[in-house]
Amino acid sequence: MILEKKKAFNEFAAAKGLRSTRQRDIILDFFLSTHQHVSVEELYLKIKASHPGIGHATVYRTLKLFTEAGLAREILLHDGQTRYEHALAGEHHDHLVCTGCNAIIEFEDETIEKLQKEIAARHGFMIRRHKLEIYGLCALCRAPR
Amino acid sequence: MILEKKKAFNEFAAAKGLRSTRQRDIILDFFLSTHQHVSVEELYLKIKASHPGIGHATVYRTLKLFTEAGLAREILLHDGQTRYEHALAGEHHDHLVCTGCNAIIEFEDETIEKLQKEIAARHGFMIRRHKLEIYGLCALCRAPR
DNA sequence: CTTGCTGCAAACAGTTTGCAGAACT
DNA sequence: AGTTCTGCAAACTGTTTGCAGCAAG
Repeated sequence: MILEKKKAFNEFAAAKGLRSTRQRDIILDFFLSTHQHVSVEELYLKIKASHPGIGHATVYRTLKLFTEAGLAREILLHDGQTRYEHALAGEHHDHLVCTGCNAIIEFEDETIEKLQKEIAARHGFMIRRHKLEIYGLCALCRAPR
Repeated sequence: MILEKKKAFNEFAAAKGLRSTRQRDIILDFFLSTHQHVSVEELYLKIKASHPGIGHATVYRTLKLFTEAGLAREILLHDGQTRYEHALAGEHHDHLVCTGCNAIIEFEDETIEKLQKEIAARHGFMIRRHKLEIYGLCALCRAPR
């Protein structure tokens, strides 16, 4: 699955005439080995620890590329930072975001997806992507110990 | 309905011991008379036209207050600006966002809301708020004339 | 050797904050 | 009078951009 993504990126790069560089490999490795929903800063710091030379801008630029290539997806929560999550063609999930501890729980619901399609159809709208975020308190944060 | 909101804000202000000021009245009037999904900048400029003295910061601060008071709601789209929409207790709707012309179509779907509650319950999660945004092309943008 | 990519620093955009004076109560 | 609120400008944060040098093809 990590290999799939690397392959996907190589194909994208080839198609776009992009070069293969040390930095892009490193960033891709770190991104893939990372938990979901990394912010750019988090990823940058992680990489910097073992590859001090790396620049802020490169991480930003590269994550944009990954997004274009379809293996990452931008998510905007309410914390002022852009985060990226892993994306795999076709797959999709939504988020329960705990405002207490910032935990992010993923879920999928086929029926909701279907309803969205119906709504879009009703408005003559062509869906490209969508996002559903539910904010609240997770089980742990609800029950103060 | 505009009166309701004004009343709601007055109650909130009273409860919090906030003062009633000219600026807050003005900003509330403009906010209420505005189309949905104003960005702070848009609102600021609109107000500035007839009330040149008004400050950027005041608009920001006041919109935060409205949000706390429950009559506005922050929405984050993918354009780097925080927008505010009107909120009325209990009422909720979601958005179809056209990436072609930036139109925003609102919709409501009870079944989706119900499914969300079920999902949350399944995870022991207490919903506070949620947001569903569907990005794509609206009918007009799909059909290049 | 040509061109794209990187790192740095500076630029930017949106938002927040500190503070002195103005305005409520 | 006491305190909150405002306007301004400066500070901040996250992100983007310009550019000289580096590196991939």
